Amino acid sequence: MFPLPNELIAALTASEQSVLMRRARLIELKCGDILTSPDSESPMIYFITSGSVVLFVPFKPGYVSKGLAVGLIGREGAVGLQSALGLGVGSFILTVQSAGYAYVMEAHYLQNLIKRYPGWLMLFSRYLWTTYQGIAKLAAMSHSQDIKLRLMHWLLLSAKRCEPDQLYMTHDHIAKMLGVRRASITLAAKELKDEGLMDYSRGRIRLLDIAALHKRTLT
Amino acid sequence: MFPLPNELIAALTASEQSVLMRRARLIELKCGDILTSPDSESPMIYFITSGSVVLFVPFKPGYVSKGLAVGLIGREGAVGLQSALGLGVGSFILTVQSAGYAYVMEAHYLQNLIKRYPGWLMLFSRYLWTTYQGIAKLAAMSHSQDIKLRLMHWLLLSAKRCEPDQLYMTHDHIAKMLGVRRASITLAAKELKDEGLMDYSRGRIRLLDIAALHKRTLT
DNA sequence: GAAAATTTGTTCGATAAAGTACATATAGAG
DNA sequence: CTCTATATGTACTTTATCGAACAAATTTTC
Repeated sequence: MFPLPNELIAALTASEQSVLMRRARLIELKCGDILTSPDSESPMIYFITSGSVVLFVPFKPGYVSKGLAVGLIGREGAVGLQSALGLGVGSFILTVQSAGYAYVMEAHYLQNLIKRYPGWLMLFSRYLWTTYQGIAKLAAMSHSQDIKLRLMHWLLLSAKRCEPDQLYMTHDHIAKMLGVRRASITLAAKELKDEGLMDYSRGRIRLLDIAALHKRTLT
Repeated sequence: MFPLPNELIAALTASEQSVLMRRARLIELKCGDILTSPDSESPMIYFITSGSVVLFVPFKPGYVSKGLAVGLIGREGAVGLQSALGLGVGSFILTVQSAGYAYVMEAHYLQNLIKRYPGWLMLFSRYLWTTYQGIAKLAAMSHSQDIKLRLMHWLLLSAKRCEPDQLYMTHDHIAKMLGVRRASITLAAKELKDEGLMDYSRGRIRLLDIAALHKRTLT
């Protein structure tokens, strides 16, 4: 019906999709964009179709430059769904990690539709729970003292949401996501490069052996 | 209608409550009990009325002794709700931190009721989102290098769910929750004791200045 | 009341990461 | 083709935590 690579939307019936899309706009997500507006009058919901968006928790409220990434959303999901439940964005900052596209609509619109289609709430709640699990896992991971391990994990998370092996992010960006020094990332990345698991240069990363990376992060 | 200190249940109408409670059993939660049964045939849902339950993520799947606590549920909530959405428990281990009571019922029963009362799903989804936020915050906190700060935070979290200033847990237990050495907790706790913020002895903890603790964890 | 179990106090060297700083390399703009 | 901005390489000191061990204190058990 529509060109709809978003997986949540794809789970709806064709007629439901057309209702949902009636008020949706396709927008471009540029790397570094901040989707959050904590006190927005008209909160928005983004169904990601490509690229990825980071759930970032600042260590001090509102303080953007230091914090921890607790989740990464791609075409399998959406951000801002809680505002369709009548809730605020909370303490998250949502930033675009990889450029892409998203269907965006006003939370109010979806909030009303949910009343009409009870099944949607079930769909969204299930999705909420899976990301919930993801956050918990990432939290446990983040507590590991081994930055190299965490780097691998983040690369794999990111890769899953883009071309399978090409990533565009700098050491500095990764460092902010993991809440560590840029120098630590450079160090860990260099080791992975020497081991032949990845290659990189000025913000362009290639994963050379995804299977091996998976294996080592499972430990 | 019932003696129902659980806040989720309290949010339902009296008639809804009586339907829900028809299949609920009041059980005792003993400190250390493990509520999880990952592959259970008949998953259960626990509405906590007193005491507290920890959401614990083991560093290695199934490996109970080392991990990280990512959430703490008390009478404001429930655990196992996701199984009313038809989902598994995932990688969490649910253990009782403070003894108390809970209403427990089979997930199937609630799952069927949700179809009949669509409003419940909204209630539960909202609750899910708030704990979601809590987990994210705890994750960010857990990444801090300052164990003393994390100790204060955990004590406050725990205190909110019990008598306001009396807690029953050993340094060893706290250490497991925060994923650090027991010795580190003893050290941090002693400092807090010296500063007059708390007192403790063999598993009995008293918070002497909750306001000051709050102030210092906000930093 | 003596023995066992549990909880807390304390120490030591090893290690990983923090913070900070500066040098080098590469891409893009003019 | 040079200049400038950005990205990566590397070094050094300081600090907090880890892992492991053992001592001391208090409660429980018999």
